[in-house]
Amino acid sequence: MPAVSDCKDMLDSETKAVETPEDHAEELRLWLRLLTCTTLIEGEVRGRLRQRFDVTLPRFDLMAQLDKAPDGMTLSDVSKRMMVSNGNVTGLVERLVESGHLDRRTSETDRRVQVIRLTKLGRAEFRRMASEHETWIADLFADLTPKDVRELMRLLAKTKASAQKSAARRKP
Amino acid sequence: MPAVSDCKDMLDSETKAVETPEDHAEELRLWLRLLTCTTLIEGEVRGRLRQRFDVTLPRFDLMAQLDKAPDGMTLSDVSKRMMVSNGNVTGLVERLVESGHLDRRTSETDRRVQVIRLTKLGRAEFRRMASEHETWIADLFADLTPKDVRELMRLLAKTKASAQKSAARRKP
DNA sequence: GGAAAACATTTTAGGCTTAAAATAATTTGG
DNA sequence: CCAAATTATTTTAAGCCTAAAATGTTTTCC
Repeated sequence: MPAVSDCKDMLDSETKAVETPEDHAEELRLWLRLLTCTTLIEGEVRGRLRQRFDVTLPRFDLMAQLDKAPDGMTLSDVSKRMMVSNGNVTGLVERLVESGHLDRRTSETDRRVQVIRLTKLGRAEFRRMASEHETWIADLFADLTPKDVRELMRLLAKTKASAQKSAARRKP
Repeated sequence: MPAVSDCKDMLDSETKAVETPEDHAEELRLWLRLLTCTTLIEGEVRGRLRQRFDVTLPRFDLMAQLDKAPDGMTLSDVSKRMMVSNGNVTGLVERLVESGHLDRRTSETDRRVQVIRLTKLGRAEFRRMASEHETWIADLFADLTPKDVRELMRLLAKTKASAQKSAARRKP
């Protein structure tokens, strides 16, 4: 049963709008559940990548970005796509170049820019891992019906848009 | 329109069940979208906590767990709840004890066990941060209707159960 | 043209995170 | 009882990650 004041705003004795301390417990629970799901799946994927291929999740993610860009990407692009800091990408790339998975060169038209690509080895290894990775994801989501998946996609798109709007409000 | 083979298994010319390389692109896209949402919101919350209260997200999360347990928790409990490694909790606790937010003592009935609690200061600071934190979350999810929230809660519960089942299959 | 602003990247300092090994305490099964 | 197994925690080594400052390059705009 609803509590006494179930409305968004109240009118006080002088008929002036008053901010009610609103209850956002549901949104909070939703956020925690979202975080739990992601942490759970991420941990599982991380563990399988390590055990099966001895590779870390961030390296896999970086290679996944590059696999979609045959002509390479700049570090900034990668950083935006992966939603991590520039400095973070610098370090990841360094290690993947060292291990022979990535190729890095300075752009000829703008000497500030570094362009990175998968090497032949990098692409081959990534493809091998990615196909197994896909089956893990399928297994992790196995109990969802196609309708569940569609519905989640829709609601998460809405969530993403809402969060982006909120983030933009903070730093315009 | 569906491709030629839209079924889960095929019967080959000798009427034997054959594994078709299935297409799990939808689940993959769902996973990436889930990850994007979480990363986006997490980054926003992390930034606000830092700017507004000069506190890190993991410290806030740890305090949140303890706020719900007035009698304290063991490190193992905390580690399970937060879904992070034991060693990670050891370090976090160390820093929060140092700063005066946490109280740590060895259990009297089992000398292996460490019990931690919020100090008066820790609880006061957490409550102050938590109430503002709740408004950030509400704002981040502001465009979702109550129905969207309910539906997401339901689908994420299903997702969590599915992932847990899959994780259990791997390491029984 | 050249100073100032903008941009891409790297460096730095500090904190977070994990997996695995080590340590210490308790429980279990002969 | 006590050796072996289990449990809770800490330590270790390596990598990830961020924000902020520093560096080098290009663009803007007077």
